[in-house]
Amino acid sequence: MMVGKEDLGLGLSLGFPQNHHSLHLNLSPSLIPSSTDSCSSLHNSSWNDVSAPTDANSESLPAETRSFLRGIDVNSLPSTVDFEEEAGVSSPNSTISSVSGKRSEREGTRGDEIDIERACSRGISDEEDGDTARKKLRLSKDQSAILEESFKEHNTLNPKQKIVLAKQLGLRPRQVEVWFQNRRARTKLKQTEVDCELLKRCCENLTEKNRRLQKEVQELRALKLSPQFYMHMTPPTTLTMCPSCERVGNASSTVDPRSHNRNVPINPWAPAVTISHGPFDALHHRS
DNA sequence: CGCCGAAACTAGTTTACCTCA
DNA sequence: CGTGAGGTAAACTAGTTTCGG
Repeated sequence: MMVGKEDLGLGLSLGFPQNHHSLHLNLSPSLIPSSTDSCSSLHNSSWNDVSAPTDANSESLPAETRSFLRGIDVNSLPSTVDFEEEAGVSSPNSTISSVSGKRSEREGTRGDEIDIERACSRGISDEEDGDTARKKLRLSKDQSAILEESFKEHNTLNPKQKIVLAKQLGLRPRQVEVWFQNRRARTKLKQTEVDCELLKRCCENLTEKNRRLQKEVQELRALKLSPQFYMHMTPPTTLTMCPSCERVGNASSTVDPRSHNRNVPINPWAPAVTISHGPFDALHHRS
């Protein structure tokens, strides 16, 4: 069953600037106990493990042959083997790292477990029993919904949660794990798009602000070249004159009263114009 | 403190399936 | 109705990080 983007709940905390960091609130891998759980270690390593020897063969085989062989692997063992195998049987020492060079040591003793893993690769729901071609499992709407709910609670799973969820959904823990990996990737991609859009807006606002300031500078320069008009003109745009000290400042800012008694030369063009900094100023300024 | 192995993770890719012109 | 293009999601691979012994 096809699950549309809208069904993925990608907008769960992807709103806009206010929510900008909310996505990360649930990102607490450090809170998740590191696992010595044999289940996760088994399923985690098994596929990488299997792929190593078969890849060597498959490189020299045509795609159809590879597909055929995979189909045989998937379907040649009883589908009744479920993830209980991975859930409780293996020992911590049976885990295999993805780090290269460590596999061969365990290949001999792990062969059977690998076959079991491969037998499980199609998942527990065997709608297409008898189909020799390896087919990709499409999760049902219910399965996706449950996974989404779980993802909302925590976007990472500890091994226990993974197994429970897999059992609940009738999937292998590995499938749940992959789903969460892909889901995190989608979330990150979505967040990146949001960030990109936000930066684009900031850039546009800053460009506009820059344009206005340039225009203001031009006005001020024109005034400077026409001193005979100087006293009769109101200061351009946002600049205002302090009546007591005749300093020019931003309309929104107040002139420091401590400077009122100083003998300050009238120089409205110099430093009193303050420019706000930061990209977000541009968003809120000049409404 | 550095090293090693295991586990979990990310980024990128492949593959199967679906929709639509 | 068949087909190819394009999109999406499931699954995979390689490399990195983290953590405990």
